[in-house]
Amino acid sequence: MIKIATWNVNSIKARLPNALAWLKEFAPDVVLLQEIKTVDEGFPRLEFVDLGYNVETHGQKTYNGVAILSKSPIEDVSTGLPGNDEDVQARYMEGTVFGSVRVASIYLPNGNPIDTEKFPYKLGWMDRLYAHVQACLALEETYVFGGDYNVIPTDDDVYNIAAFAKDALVQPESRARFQAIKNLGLTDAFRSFNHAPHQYSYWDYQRGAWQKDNGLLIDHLLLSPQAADRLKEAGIDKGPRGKEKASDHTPVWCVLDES
DNA sequence: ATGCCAGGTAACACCTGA
Repeated sequence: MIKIATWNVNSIKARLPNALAWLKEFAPDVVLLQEIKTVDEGFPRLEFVDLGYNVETHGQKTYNGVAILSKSPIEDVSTGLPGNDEDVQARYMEGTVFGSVRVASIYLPNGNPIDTEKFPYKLGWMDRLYAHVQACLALEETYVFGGDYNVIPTDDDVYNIAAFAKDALVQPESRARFQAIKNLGLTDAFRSFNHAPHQYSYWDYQRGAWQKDNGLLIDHLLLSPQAADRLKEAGIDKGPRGKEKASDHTPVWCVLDES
């Protein structure tokens, strides 16, 4: 069994004690990290190596940054989403774990405010992701596209849809692109097991959002058919969000059985 | 309409996030 998790840590340096404690407790085999907020040289890799993880990073200064941790070697790593050589934001990387499972760590642009250049950047990024996923699926391999998609798929995936009417995370253009990517043939791991409304992976630091359960479901694990065939279990581990010095996101995970 | 928190950077304020 391979336990795979995705977690937007909101700075790996600020989250180091929490991240190490969670890895010891939850013992995932593979972790897709987002918003590491450091250059590659600044990533505290030795602490993760000590826990038995191999580490690959795609960082940048101050903002964004993604990483992959795996108890297996991480092979054939590629960084950046194809289709725009001008894009300097570190939001995408892929690697092969456990010999044949291709995993992607995705930090999709937020896109707010929608009347700025940030929103078309998000939509363009999603168009590039669509094209890339389409190309990957043609290979008919075991793929897990996990990360912070910055899309609230349905009105039931947010505590108060009215408050988000003008938010990039719910705009029809964002949702349509997310749905189009899934419609290429991907399976949402969490929603394969849990259809209840108001299940969240993110709670704002402000206004007591965590205490009031005012959350959003924006972190998703999307599986190729070959991965979905092996899907045994999935869930959201809310534990880390309740800790001191928590990230505003909590891990979403799934378990694949052996091929 | 704005700031509420939190993190990073750099400087003792500002940017970004969702």
